[in-house]
Amino acid sequence: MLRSQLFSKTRREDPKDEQSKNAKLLIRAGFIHKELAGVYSYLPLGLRVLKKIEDIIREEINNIGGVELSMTAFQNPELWKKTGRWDDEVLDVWFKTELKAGGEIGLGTTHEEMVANIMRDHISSYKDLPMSVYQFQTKFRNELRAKSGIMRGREFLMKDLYSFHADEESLDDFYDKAKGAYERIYERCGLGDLTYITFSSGGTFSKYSHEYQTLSEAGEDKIFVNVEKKIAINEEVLNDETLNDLGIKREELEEVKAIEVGNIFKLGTKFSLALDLVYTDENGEKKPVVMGCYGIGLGRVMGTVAEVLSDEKGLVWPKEIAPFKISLICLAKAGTEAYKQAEEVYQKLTEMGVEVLFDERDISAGEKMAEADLFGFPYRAVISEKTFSAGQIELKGRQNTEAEMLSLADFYERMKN
RNA sequence: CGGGGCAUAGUGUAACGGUAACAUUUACGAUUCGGGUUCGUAAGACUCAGGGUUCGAAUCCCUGUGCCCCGACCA
Repeated sequence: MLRSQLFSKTRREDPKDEQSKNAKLLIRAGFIHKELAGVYSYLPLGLRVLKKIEDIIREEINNIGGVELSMTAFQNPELWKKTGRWDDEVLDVWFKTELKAGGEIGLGTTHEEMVANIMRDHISSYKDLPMSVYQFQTKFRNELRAKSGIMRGREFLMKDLYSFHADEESLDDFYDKAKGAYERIYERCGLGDLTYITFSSGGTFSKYSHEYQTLSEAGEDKIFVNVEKKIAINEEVLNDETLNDLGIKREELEEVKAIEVGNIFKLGTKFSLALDLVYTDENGEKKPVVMGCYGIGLGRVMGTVAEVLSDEKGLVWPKEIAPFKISLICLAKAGTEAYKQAEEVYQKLTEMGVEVLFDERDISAGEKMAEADLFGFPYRAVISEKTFSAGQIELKGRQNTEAEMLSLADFYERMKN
């Protein structure tokens, strides 16, 4: 893409109405636009990141057998009354509104009720199980206090996966697969090293649920980590029993703050009993379907990456989720041979399928450099009179301090992977 | 929902109760051409909304709204 086609502008100064690092940087870099507290629009660069995170998740969830669908945001109160969760006392983040024709409707905060109800039409036999479905869908939560930029919004995109099983063993099996998928997802999003599977409270059906927690001072959760074993325990279940279950001593744990970037939960038969989601087993007996649910907030993942990987110059995106792979900066005047070369390089990279943002504007070098740093794509290439006359091109990794001079052939080679 | 803070050009900040200023931004003209270059000219504000006090309010008081932070909450 040509920089001049990308309408978004960068700012020198932090927005006054944001405190969190992720929001400051993402707004300054023109990735997002704030509408209200906890409500953000995604501009082209931010959308690209979000889409890439979505692609990664889709790929990994497909790999464990998830099948994508899309449910509505509008929720039928009758369904929620069956599980007791229509009540604001039970679920306090509802957005509810009146229908003009009469009656009430809610905006979805999560979709257990809806998905279980849909599956009543499609699950009738043990032969239909196990199976799992997921969606990327906008959730609405009327948070008493939105905060931390895009990490705790009132409207946000979430991947929610639900699995359906004949028995607990089958659920356990899928649950483990989900763990594997989640690990790969965070790894690919660049959060692998800092993200810990964390034991959390499990509800009535299972002793524990699991959260994926990324270590960060910006986090809202307090967890206790064991770095060597790469696991952690949420504050809420830190007790002798848990320590015993995990074979960990209290002294081996370190208290840190973390951001919950995902969670997986065994629901058991809680929803299937309430909503009458049953199947017939081999013996002709009706049994409730055993369920699991697995969520990831995409905006929160994006915000977390902005929080933990950025530096004083700006954002730093891991390869797989960067909006562009490379900033191509031309410092030569339009019409010069060097400028023509830059155009050719842009053309060639595009043909190669390399995502490149070509800054061809007639502005100062410093401005282009500063902006490239703020954007935080993995690479920055510079073409100038200097590099042109040397028959080379300058390449620098976002996190490297030194740039290197390469021949065009070597440069293209490097861009291939 | 309890507590605290803030609200002034597009953005970020000034202004004792007395003519709303500076930087940035934008436009134009020079200058420069490898780190937000430099200089000039111009544009840009009913000071969040509503009420009150006062000769006079961005400034003081009340109400509301919005935003930020701490806490609570987080299915």
